[in-house]
Amino acid sequence: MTTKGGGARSKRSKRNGASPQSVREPRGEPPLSLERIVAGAVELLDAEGLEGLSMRRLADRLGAGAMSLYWHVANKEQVFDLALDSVLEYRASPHVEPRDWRGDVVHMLEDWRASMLRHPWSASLLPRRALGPNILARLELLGKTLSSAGVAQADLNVAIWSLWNHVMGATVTRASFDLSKDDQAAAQQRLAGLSGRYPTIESSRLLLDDDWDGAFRKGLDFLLDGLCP
Amino acid sequence: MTTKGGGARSKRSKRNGASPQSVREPRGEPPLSLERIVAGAVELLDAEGLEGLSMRRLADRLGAGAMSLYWHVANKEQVFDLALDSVLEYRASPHVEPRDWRGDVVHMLEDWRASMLRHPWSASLLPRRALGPNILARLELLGKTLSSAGVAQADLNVAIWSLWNHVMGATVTRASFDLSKDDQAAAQQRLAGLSGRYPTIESSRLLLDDDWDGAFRKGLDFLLDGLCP
DNA sequence: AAATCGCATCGTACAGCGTACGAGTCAATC
DNA sequence: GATTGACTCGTACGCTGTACGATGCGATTT
Repeated sequence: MTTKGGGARSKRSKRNGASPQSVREPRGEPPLSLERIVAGAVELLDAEGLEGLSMRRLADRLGAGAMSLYWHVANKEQVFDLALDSVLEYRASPHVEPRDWRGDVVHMLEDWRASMLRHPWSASLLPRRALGPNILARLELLGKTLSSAGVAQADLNVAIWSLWNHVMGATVTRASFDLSKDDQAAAQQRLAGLSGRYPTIESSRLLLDDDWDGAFRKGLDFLLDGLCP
Repeated sequence: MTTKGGGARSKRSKRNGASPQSVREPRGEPPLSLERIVAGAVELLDAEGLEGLSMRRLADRLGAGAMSLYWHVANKEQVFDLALDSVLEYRASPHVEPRDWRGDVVHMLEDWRASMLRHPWSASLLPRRALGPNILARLELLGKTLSSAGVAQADLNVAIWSLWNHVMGATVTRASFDLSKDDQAAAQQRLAGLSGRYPTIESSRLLLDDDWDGAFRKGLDFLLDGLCP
């Protein structure tokens, strides 16, 4: 084992509901916990971005000392992994009778993409080999749906993999692309600076005002057409 | 302007061929240059990974002081951006007569993916808004080929975007997935630890022995079928 | 020959980082 | 009362990116 695996050496606190507050936190700060750490990390990432998250700042925000975090968490990498996975939770809409499988798949994948775009830092955390339970649950659901829709076992991996690629690529590309309106002027200027070296891109206005959502949906449809004929 | 833009405040050295060596480097180290910095960065990244690149270590490798780098480069971020783009250079095979456009597209995109997989750190650098000349050149080539293949102007952006997504997703996913044979045993163990909570994934052996290349190609074909009917 | 100027290099210093280590505090148990 | 285990945290170490200013150099101007 290479430092990955179960969180630090803790076993989750056992003190349920008993003491109204301990003496440790004189100003009513609740005790540290994995949940609070992850939630705080997400807040901090949302507010300050990737660079804004440091163990010291996270601990400050939680009213704790920096080293206290390390009881609940092995290292900073694990905080990132947990934050990413926590943002990818998925609650399937509870449908009694099975809707059309294709609608389910599209819904889940669009929700996936939306969840990541809601937290722009998440795209930067993707290229690490961290498969948290929520990511695995989404893949499981995807596989199950496709399988019950009649995709052959032999083609299942290709299907899952291609669809996942599409979602990942769409979020990563958009993160690297989208100028989110705050510096659209800068983009204009940048393109102008290229002045004719990339005529096709310029004339297609690829970098400027794209219908990202529509393109995502369209590519998804083509993939599904091909994968599940 | 927000610290992005043209490299630092240098204008590239003017001394062409004249002096055989200056007095500054008594042991024959060639002078610093953007090219040498970028090449050194790629070497260091290949050898030590993302975390292994620091300005001090890079300067050491080049036989220079750390702060000397900052004459040629604005900051560390720019080093990353330049390293990524430098790895994505593409030389189209010189074909006199136009081959089939689809073969050209597939070749270019497979080369793109291969280039990134050859430098595993590159996937982690994707989710930043850095569109270097080589990336733009690839997009330009892609757009031009599709356009000359008859893709309507209105559909061009969707096509470029979907194909790009596919490549990005494939490299990012693989980077986060592939256990590159060094710890395949760890993967077995990891999956065993999940013990039945993700039956579809387990039975499909999705995480273990996949035909990544074939899946990439298959998804690409589906996309091209749909995009360019 | 002397002064000036731009390019380029680099030593020092600072604030911040992740985290190893060990001492500390508390509640529950024996 | 003593012990144990869960949990917190102060200090310290080595490392980071880079701001600042001093220095050297070749070429140009005076």
